[in-house]
Amino acid sequence: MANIADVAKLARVSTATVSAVVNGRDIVEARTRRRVQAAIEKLNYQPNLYASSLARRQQRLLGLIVSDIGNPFFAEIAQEVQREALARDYQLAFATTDFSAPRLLALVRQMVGLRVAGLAIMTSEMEPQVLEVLARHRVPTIFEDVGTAGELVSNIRIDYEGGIFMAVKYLADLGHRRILFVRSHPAAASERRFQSLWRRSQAFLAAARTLAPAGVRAEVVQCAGPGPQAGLQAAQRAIADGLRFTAAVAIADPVALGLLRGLRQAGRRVPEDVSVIGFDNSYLCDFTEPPLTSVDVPRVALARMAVETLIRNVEQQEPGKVLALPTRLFLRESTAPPRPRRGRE
Amino acid sequence: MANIADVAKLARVSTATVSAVVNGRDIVEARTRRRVQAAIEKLNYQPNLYASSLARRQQRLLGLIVSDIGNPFFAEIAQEVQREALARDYQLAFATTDFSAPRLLALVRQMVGLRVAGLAIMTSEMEPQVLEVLARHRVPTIFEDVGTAGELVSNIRIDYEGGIFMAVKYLADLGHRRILFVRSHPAAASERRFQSLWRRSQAFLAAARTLAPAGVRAEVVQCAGPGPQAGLQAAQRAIADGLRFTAAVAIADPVALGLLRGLRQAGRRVPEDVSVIGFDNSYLCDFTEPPLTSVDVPRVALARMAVETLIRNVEQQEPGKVLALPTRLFLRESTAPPRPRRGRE
DNA sequence: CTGAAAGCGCTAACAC
DNA sequence: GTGTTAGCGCTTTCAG
Repeated sequence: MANIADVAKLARVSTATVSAVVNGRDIVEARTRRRVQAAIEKLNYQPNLYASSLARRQQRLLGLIVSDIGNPFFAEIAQEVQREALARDYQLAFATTDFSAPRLLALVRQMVGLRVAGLAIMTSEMEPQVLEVLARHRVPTIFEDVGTAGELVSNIRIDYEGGIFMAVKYLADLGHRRILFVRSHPAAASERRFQSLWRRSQAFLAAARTLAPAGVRAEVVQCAGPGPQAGLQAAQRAIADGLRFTAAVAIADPVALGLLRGLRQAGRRVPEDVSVIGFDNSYLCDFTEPPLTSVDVPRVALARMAVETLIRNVEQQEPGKVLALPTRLFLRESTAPPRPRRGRE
Repeated sequence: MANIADVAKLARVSTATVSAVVNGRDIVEARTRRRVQAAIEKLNYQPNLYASSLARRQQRLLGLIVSDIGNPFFAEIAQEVQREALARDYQLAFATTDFSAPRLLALVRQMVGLRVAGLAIMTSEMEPQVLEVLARHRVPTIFEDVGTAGELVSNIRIDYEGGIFMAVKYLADLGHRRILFVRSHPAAASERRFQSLWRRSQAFLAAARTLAPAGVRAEVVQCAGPGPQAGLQAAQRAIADGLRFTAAVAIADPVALGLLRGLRQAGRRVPEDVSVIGFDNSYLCDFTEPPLTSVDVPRVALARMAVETLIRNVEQQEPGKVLALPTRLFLRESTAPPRPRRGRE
């Protein structure tokens, strides 16, 4: 494969000139440039990115690690981060952990090896060593939730607590007293490492506790996995176990999807018999039956904030920050007051 | 940032030894190895991937380009390709075109610059220059649909025609005569470049023609975009325009989602008033209301096939192939015989 | 405006 | 086993 020297020879110039042409530095005479371009064309020259990355010291490269792009929430974020990065003329190296903490660590190492200028980590799982590696290599990083801000580490803290509280409060105000929380990932729900899921669970329990004086009672089911399948199973289990509830909050929208189906299978209508609230307000919510009330996490803002903060961190050496991102309850048609009790079995 | 020479100096060995240790070649005495590892630890040495990639000639790196990971279909494929590649000890460079043909070309160039060993391109859009670039640089490539097999180019041809025909035939057999096809991307539907969408459209028209003697009549609506929003608008338009149909086939599942909502908004029940068939059989299909009959494209098989073929292409210098991937109709509850005519306005 | 040449950090012969 | 060293292909002073 042709290299810069070949091009230089053919164009009868030096490699420096070729380099200048390739990188669009306009310090080359038009005629020379044309000769070089002709040579490039003829030889199908395509610069070796490794060589050029090696030679330039600094990278306009950001990294993004997410848990799972199967989840539309992460997919949308990834998309938005990519757009934002490209708009600011940064490349994006993208990777997926599949919820594996060891893989997260490996990926972080890899990103360090790629000498990313900054790294955004938006995963459910976490691994203490990650912080160590990042600190050692002084890589500006922004976490969603799972980090703690430091000199080079920013953390976007999403107000799950607020969102969940609003959801539970809203249900309570509608008159619901027995509220089911559907959480996935048994490991996640109990292990601290899966912070975002853990916090949602805790927030639910806290909200229920706060509203206990008003008569609110919490029920919880959990089952494996983050997807609709898991939600469905959870619903089936809840019903089989005879849990009583007139409303349910799902830990994530895909889980809510499964929940909706499970309820329908069991002959419970939504929202007449059971109100349902999801979490994430993903694009699906408008297209479920009925449309799903959901706690909105502002994804676009999140992506923008992440990229902006990271770049400011990198370019202006700004120290890490804690950023707060509000959530809000997005009402649709899956929530309603409970039916009056009479006539209920 | 510490480099290999620093480590070597500290460990009092040569860089070659450090390199051997880092890469796990077991030609190093245990004691030496430990010294080296200690030095690595102390200096937080993390090999520069560009330097090592530059020095090693051959890359265990595959590229994957898709249109849009917002679409769960692509997301699942990306996931599966990644898994498969990692399982075979290849890295994966992943990128997204956002349906932009120029961006596809740029990404292909970038992948060439990364010296990927092979490239999988699974996009709706295409750009003639891409083939030229790939051929010039002799990059083994596998396309989904949009390619034509050649020495280094494989093409996985998904049997859209068969799937669509089965869908239409099935509806006809149920007794439907007026069938609506919802296609998105007006550009896509008419421009050849968006092959996969184009072929689906053509296949529908062909199927309708074939079944015309049986009385089948085709209607078509189209609107902008690949998502549920687009499907919803299309449904609204179809109804506003007074198109008559007792069944509808959507060009992709997300579009079907929107279609379902549009029909419901208009007071048409599914499947009683209108049968609906989606395309892709994505995981959503089990969780729509009602569950969506859909043409299944075997994603896992597709991903495996892509990676396998590519690797065989790369490692065994096997020539490009045309691979066929069957589709099948996955029946769920969104399809039923049309209601008897009487009582219809 | 252009060229010569010194790296960037790592790998892989090849020698010891 | 371990060290020496010549590249890998590009960028970037610094002269001219």
